[in-house]
Amino acid sequence: MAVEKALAEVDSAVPVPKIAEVLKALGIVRLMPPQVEAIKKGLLSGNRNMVVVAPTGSGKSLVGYIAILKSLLEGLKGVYLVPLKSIAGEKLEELEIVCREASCKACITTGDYDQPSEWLSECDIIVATYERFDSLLRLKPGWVSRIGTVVIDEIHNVGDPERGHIVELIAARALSRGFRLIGLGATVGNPEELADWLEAELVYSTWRPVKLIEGYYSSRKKAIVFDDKREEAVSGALEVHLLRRALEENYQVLIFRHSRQHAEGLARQLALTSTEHCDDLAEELVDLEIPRVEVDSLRYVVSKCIAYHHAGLSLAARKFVERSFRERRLRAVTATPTLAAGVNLPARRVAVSIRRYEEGSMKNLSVAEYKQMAGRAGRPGLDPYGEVIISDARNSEEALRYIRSSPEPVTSVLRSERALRIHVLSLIASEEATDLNTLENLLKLTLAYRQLGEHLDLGVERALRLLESMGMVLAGSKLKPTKLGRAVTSLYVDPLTAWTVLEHLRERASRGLYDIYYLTLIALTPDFPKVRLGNLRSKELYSILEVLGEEDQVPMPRWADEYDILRALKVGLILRDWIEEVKEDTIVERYGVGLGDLAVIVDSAQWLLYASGVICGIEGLADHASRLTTLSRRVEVGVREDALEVVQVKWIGRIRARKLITSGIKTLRDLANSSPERIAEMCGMGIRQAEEAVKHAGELLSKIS
DNA sequence: ATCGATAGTCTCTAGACAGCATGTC
DNA sequence: CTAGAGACTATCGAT
Repeated sequence: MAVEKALAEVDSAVPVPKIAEVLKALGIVRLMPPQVEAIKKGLLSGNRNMVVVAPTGSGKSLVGYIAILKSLLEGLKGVYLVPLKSIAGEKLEELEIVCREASCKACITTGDYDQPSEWLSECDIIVATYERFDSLLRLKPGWVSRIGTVVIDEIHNVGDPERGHIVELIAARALSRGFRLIGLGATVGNPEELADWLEAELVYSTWRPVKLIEGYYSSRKKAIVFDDKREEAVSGALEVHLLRRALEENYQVLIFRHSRQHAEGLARQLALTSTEHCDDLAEELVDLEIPRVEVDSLRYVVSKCIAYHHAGLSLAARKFVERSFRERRLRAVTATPTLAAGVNLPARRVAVSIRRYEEGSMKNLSVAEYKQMAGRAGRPGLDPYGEVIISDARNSEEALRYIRSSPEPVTSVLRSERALRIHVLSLIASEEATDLNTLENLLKLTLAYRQLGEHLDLGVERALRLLESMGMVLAGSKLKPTKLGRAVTSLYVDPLTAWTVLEHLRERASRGLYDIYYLTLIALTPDFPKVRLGNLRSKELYSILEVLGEEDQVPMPRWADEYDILRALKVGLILRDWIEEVKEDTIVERYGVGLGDLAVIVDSAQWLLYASGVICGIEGLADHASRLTTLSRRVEVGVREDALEVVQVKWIGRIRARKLITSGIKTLRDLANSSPERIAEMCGMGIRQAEEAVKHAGELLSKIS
């Protein structure tokens, strides 16, 4: 089954001259084996769906691009779906290059770009995250009917416990609407089942552009044992050895750890032994807009050409590490799995730890997770081969199990209560399912139905009853959404989120409630990301909770366990500090969260406060609605209420807004009537910016009146 | 009484999508 | 069921 053929010339392999021309203009002379096989199996000659399962770097994306080009020739749009916003950015760049040759227009849409959905009507190719496209399908913009091909990249994500169900429903809708589906994925245990589900031709390949040599560290032998029988003696700690070899032989290493603390600790340890110097790189760190707290701790390791990378870091710091590594200035990076899932960042050597703490004890990684990280080894076209080293295998059998066996089969996660209530509501609200029959027919196209059969019906029925009791669906002979149901769907929140908010606010007057009540409430919602209690001692939090809970200043639903409430309270306190204009550094220190975490908390809170405001508005809770909307705006920028006006102005953020207000500039009018020189001095910014700010304040002012 | 080194004990653990209306510091 | 680093604490001894 494996493809092991020579690379094929574009001209002979691509039967559509126009597409062959585009590929050649892109500088592609030869096609890789999975691409050749995809074409042989009808990528360009038919319209059958296709699933391509192959290792990273084997050219899967191009198979997707080719399918999209074919749709464009037929006058239809192409959609390219990815799991992460960062990957979406990467794909857009590639597709823009394709479009330069094929004269088409490529667009990106994710949560933080955003244009009205009709704007996408002019685009030939749309790159989006799964969730974004799911959201668009619910809104049913007119251009949906002009979609020809939907490419689902990283389709093995259907098995992801958190987000897999989104992929599943997108696929089911594509099947029902007759879009051509192209699924691209890493090796999984059940490729045939995936292909069957998607009524697709299967292209299965083990071909890689760079040879991958897998191995493990044996502490008994004090050596790395490679799959090709080679052994490499290790003196001292494995990681130190890896760094030394990398420096000697002039390549880069990537070391995966499963906690941020371990990644950072290891980086510091390596920095102590590193003989390289990157002082100029460490200096650049200061110039970039990387927060001071991070610069303080990154500076030393970076000066030794080492860095760490995890999601607790600010976006700026992460980008810095990624860029420096790609430019080969850093010699070693220690990272948590973010780096394996995110943007393409390969290294000659990769070390992987196969154990992590999960739900109370140490667990072994799945083979799929290991392979994901292993896939980062070897830079196509640059390295002769890549090497992966399992760093903490107990014995050779355990290591070989990871090296030899193929990844686990993917299984549907749609049966979960949460997934079912979300999708049952969204199908009804978008009027894709108007009665039980059409609903069931749609769900029959899911992987869940394939794997569970009739068992799924039970869950669906339960979801329907729940939605009915929450007042989101009218379930008679026809299934109809209520106004609330429609709003919940278009706001893209879990029905339970809306219900939780309403349940707490319906009976309470907004007058007696403190901000902390709302802020904690949205953190209790299933849509809010889980925050760790971290170094904030539970005891400490608990005593705060006792005081606040007593006075009904904090929601304490009976269904939530104490741990959840404490977590929500922590979020509430962080957010309150944030909107009381406490400095970021202080918050980071006080609550033991990273800047990246703070950004996630702020972003999620802002979204959910907004959504809650809209929902309260619909349910006639006007007072709550206006409080929530105000809070959403305050959380977005992190200011007290009196600063909301001036903070709208360009170049004025939370810090400068406060400076202005304490100096008596309290409104847009005050600002518009001030001299730029004075503003510049007050805020400590350049005269240029101050001029623009004053001008902008004037513009905003005239817009209001 | 105070400080400090040392050894034993306790604590803690990855990631990241979504709405809306406009232009970051 | 499986780990390991760093913070924290108890203990003891030197000044």
